[in-house]
Parts: sequence; structure tokens; C-alpha cells
Amino acid sequence: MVNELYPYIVEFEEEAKNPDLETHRKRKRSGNSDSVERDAAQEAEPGAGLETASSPSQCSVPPKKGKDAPTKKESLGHWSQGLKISMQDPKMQVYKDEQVVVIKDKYPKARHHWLVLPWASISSLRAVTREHLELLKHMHTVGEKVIADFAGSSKLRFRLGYHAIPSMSHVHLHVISQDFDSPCLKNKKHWNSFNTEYFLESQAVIEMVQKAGRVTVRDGMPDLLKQPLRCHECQQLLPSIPQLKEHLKKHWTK
DNA sequence: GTTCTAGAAC
DNA sequence: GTTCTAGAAC
Repeated sequence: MVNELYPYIVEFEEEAKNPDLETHRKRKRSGNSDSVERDAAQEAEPGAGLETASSPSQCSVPPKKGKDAPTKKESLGHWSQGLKISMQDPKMQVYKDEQVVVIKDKYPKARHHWLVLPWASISSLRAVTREHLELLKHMHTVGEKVIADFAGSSKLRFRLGYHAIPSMSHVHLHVISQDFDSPCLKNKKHWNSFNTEYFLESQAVIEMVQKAGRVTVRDGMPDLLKQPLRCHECQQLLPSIPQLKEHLKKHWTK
């Protein structure tokens, strides 16, 4: 049986956390300089991004009047589409029901870090309307259930929320414990994306959709990622990521 | 989103 | 000299 959305298999590159892989850490770069932020700020484009460069069976995609036809190698092969693929992988799925699926973040920024994704293709919060309200509430509820099921006995605090300008396509709710004890947390952008207003509380997003019918974000979000590093527990300023990470240890409940 | 690395910061 | 950050990745 053919999966219409994902007609070909994309292999995930396993991250080199395995010491055995150390010797061939060098790998081809697959860089793409397209601006992610601008991309995320645009409206959803239904139908776009489902074709592949090497798909013999799907020859004719309705050509979008001349200009920005899908000329470049992108779409599903592009890193920003990775969630669409991960969420389909049973090995990644921690929970699923008719509306949503939960996977572990591939590069967790804390001891517990999950993503709740709807099966429905919603590119980002920009595309969210009141008709998605119940879905957003369900995503939140499922997030809380996953916490209860997998970290219920821990005393860790959790937050649920969305990045104001996500890098990855497909709406995803972050469910993340507040220890931020993870080797994948490496830079200022990582920290500030979860510890400034760049992180939009799920509850606030739900209320915004309820009241305004859509999600709007204040200007200057990219600048928030460059703000000085401040401890989320005691507000202390730290001069570098290594020093922040060392500081965080004193708040651990371990 | 990550990796890699030049050169700034210490 | 070493640590650390920040920008490119065709």
C-alpha cells in the first residue's frame, strides 16, 4: 500500500551519539540558505511541497503561473519537513489517537521533551483559526497526559507551548521539562526560544484563538533569541552557555 | 532544525 | 592558548 503523502522512504541520519560512529563523523553537508524565518512568516500554501524531485509517477503538478514553481530540491527532503516524516514513524510515536500523535524531540533540550502534532496538515500557528480550537485544546490535554504517563513520578515542572517562529514545518506543541539538562541544549537560541516570550504558552495560544480567532505575535521575536542568558528559576544573568549550564545544576532536584 | 569552523572573547 | 559564539551551508 502506498502512502500518498510520503511515496518514498527517507532515511534519517542517526546522530553521532554512538561512540562507534566517531570515526566517520564527517558527512556531506546539505545546507540550504533559504531564510527559515521568512518562510515561517508566510501564509500556508496548501498543496505546495508534496512533490518530489525524483517521482516518475507524479509528473504533472499544476504549474503555478510561471514564477515560483517547485524548481529547487526541497519539499519533503528538506530538513524543515522532518517532522512530517518522524511523526509517521511508529518507532518515534509515544502516543497517538485519531487527532494527534506525540513523538520525542529528536534533539531534546531537557530530560523530557515531546512534540504533540496533529495529523491534519497545519503548516504553522499562522494557519490556525477558530475551527482548530478544539484540536489545540486536545493537543494540550494529550501533552498533559504524556507528562502524567511518562514523568508522573518525577517532580519536574513542565511547560507546554509553541515557538513564535518555528524552524520546522507542521504545527507542533512542545512539552518540555524545566530542568534543561541536556547535551542538545547548546546555544543562546536554544535557551531563549524556551525561556523568553518567544515561547508561547499553549494556554495563551488557546485563549488567543478563542478571543481573536487567530494567533498574532508581537514584533521583534528574532531579537529575543539574542537576549542575554538569564536563569529561568532565579533570574540570574549568566555570561555564557557553559556557565549557564553549570548554574542550572543548583536548581536540579535530582 | 543541525553541523562546522573562523575568529572574537577570555 | 583555549573557550565560546555566531553565521554559512549552493
